[in-house]
Amino acid sequence: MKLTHKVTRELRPTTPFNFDASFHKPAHFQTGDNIWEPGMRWQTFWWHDKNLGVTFKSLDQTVSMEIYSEEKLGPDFIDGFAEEICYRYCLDLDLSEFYKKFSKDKFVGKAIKNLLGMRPGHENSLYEYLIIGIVLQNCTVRRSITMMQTLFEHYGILLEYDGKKLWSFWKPGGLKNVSEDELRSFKIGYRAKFIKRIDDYFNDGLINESDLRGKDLEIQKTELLKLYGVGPATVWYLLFDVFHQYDFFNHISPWEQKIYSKIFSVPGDELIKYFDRFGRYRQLAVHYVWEDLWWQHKKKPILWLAKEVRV
DNA sequence: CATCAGGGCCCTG
DNA sequence: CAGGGCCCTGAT
Repeated sequence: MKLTHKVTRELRPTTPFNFDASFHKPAHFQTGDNIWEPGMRWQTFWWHDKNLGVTFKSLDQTVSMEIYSEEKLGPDFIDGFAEEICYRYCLDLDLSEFYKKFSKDKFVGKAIKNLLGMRPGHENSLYEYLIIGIVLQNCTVRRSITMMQTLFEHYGILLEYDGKKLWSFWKPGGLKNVSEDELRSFKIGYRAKFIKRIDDYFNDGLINESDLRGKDLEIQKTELLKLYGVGPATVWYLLFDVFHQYDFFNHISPWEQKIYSKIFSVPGDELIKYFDRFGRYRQLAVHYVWEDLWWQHKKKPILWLAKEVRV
């Protein structure tokens, strides 16, 4: 699909703002719906029934957003989309209190210094993030990438804009006519059942992302755990990345435990207690340290990390 | 070649 | 609440 219409909007994040660390998370595995280079991000979106190809360009402390579409977009649509972008990337987040409290912390302080102005957040919708969360389960990064790419190639839409070709997610419920067996034929294994059930769940309108955003942590958690295939590991990714909850930390998967344990010099089973010191910013504090580690790794490979992660 | 655990989760007993 | 099974893949 060629996207020929284009509109430009300026986004004004709260300051300080770190473009690269906010629009690119080296800890995430690469998917076919985006490209990043310093100061620039291409990202596809499916939003309100439209396929959009978007570019974000860093302009000092603001961001120039170009939205490419097949048909001309109305002003209300554009406003709504800009608002959504602001939510997903946490562009309005006020980090001053967090910085004030922890910029002198032994571990977090260094990360804050390196990534000053970085936002948490994630580009994908709840439905899309669930698909990613499912393909992450019980396998290594390389396999997750292959599975995600295969799904894009069969059910996604290839968008052509700004000289790039990028995959866009299918709409929630879009797998209605796809059988579990067909999904299985793409070597996603038992996850086929999870994806199928989750897609049905959205298709039946049993969950509403924007309603859920307004609820408190416990309700969100309960609702998310109702989804077939979402357990304790996946739910906290969702709560943090999609629902922007920072004040909780009750589960760390084994592989992450090893890594955190090394960074913070704390035994794996004492980490959750250790993170209490970060109070209501505990997820954010760890996110800073985590991302800092991955940025370091990107600049200069960290051997023990590479070994732990096995790409 | 066979065996096994892995960036979980569901289900059973 | 512990533990087996699940799809595949790569390590051993």
